[in-house]
Amino acid sequence: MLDKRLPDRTVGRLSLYRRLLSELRKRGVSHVYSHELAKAAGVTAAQVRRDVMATGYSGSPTRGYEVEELAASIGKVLDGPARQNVALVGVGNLGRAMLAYFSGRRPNLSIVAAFDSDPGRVNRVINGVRCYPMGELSRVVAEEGITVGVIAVPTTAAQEVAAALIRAGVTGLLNFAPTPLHTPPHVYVQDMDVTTSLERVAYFARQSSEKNTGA
Amino acid sequence: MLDKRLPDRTVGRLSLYRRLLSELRKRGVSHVYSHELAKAAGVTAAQVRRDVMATGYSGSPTRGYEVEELAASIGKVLDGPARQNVALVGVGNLGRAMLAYFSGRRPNLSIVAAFDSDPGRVNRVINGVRCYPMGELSRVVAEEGITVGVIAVPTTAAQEVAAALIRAGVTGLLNFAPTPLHTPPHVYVQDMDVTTSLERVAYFARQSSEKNTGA
DNA sequence: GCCTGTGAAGCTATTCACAGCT
DNA sequence: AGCTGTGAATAGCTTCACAGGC
Repeated sequence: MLDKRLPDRTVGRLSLYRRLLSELRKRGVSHVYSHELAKAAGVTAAQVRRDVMATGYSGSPTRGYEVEELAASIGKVLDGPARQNVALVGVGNLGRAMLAYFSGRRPNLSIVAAFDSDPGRVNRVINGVRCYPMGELSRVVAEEGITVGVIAVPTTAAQEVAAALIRAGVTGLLNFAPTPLHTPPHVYVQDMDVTTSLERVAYFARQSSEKNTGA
Repeated sequence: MLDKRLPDRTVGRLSLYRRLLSELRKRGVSHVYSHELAKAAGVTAAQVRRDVMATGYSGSPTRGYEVEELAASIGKVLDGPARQNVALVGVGNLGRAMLAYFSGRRPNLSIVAAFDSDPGRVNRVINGVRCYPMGELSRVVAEEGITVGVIAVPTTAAQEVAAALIRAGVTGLLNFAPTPLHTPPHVYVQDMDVTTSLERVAYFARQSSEKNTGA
């Protein structure tokens, strides 16, 4: 059993490595060294080796990692046995961007249903995904075996939507609303708070300018 | 001088506290205890006290923090003396979501120009923001004194756009493209990688389900 | 020589726990 | 009694540095 829970930073980097490996494979590259992958990912070589270690895969000191095999090893850790279905709530600009972005991506993880409270946006298909009214949420989530929810609704509705998704059986949430969600401990929440991120970037951008000006 | 660089997690949380405080103020609340703010923000009370300490503000043991004053103290740290201008590159669904979201927000930080390579999307105003063709980027960034860039373009264009923004004088980037950017050390980059985030949520959602199933 | 895998060290971030105050 | 501010302890993450292998 190597699937004791990995740290979440590690999981994030593994996801990135896999995409980089897939890129390499397309370009016909068959082997890669930790320092090469590190450079592409913007991390240190030691970090890459630690992360690879966590997947249970071992490379060769002479040839480095086999691109194909490492990608498979990461997949075994990240993907698990069954395919996972995702529900998107909120089909505004952000929600549509998500649909466009994930349509026809990894077969192991796909958005299979969208929901919105606006009657003008429901009962149609966007990027191959059926858009339902909110009232159908618990039924569809249960029927489709959805385990992950993406919250792309206005702040005021976020908590309520989260609660509904959790009640319907979802155990992971990606939250774009700039408000912390109150959720039971068995639910994993990842916040994608654009406001906070932008303020953070502004803060450090300013630090950089000041340093340059001051020196 | 209390403006030695704060850790970036701290900056992120301060941004969140400020929004929560603004909410409290609207509701007429004048004082708040660390444990109350902590609950609202989803962190521990000790964490809140540490973060507040970093701003230089002190509360009272009897009444807690004064909402108004704490918000002001956070502002003094986060906002700096002058207003900061932001450029958005890429006016697809995601870019438009950003424009809608940030139009008329904090006066200290606002998107003042957008850029796109598609001629059909330029030379008009969306949510009060003028949309220019890519060729105008370096001129407008310089003229408007823009220090922060938001990258909302397809993966293939991201690196090139980042380079152009940096050449024009930007020192902070918010990157929505799912690829790491190669940037000089004086530039701060914050990645908002939706692919990675969603895979991470899926991983931990699965862990939760398994734990429940297994127990 | 240059790689990987990894124990140990180093760093950073968070939490504990309590003195001091009202 | 219940709060804040904070030194000290802890936990978590990253990097160092080197043994082992080709």
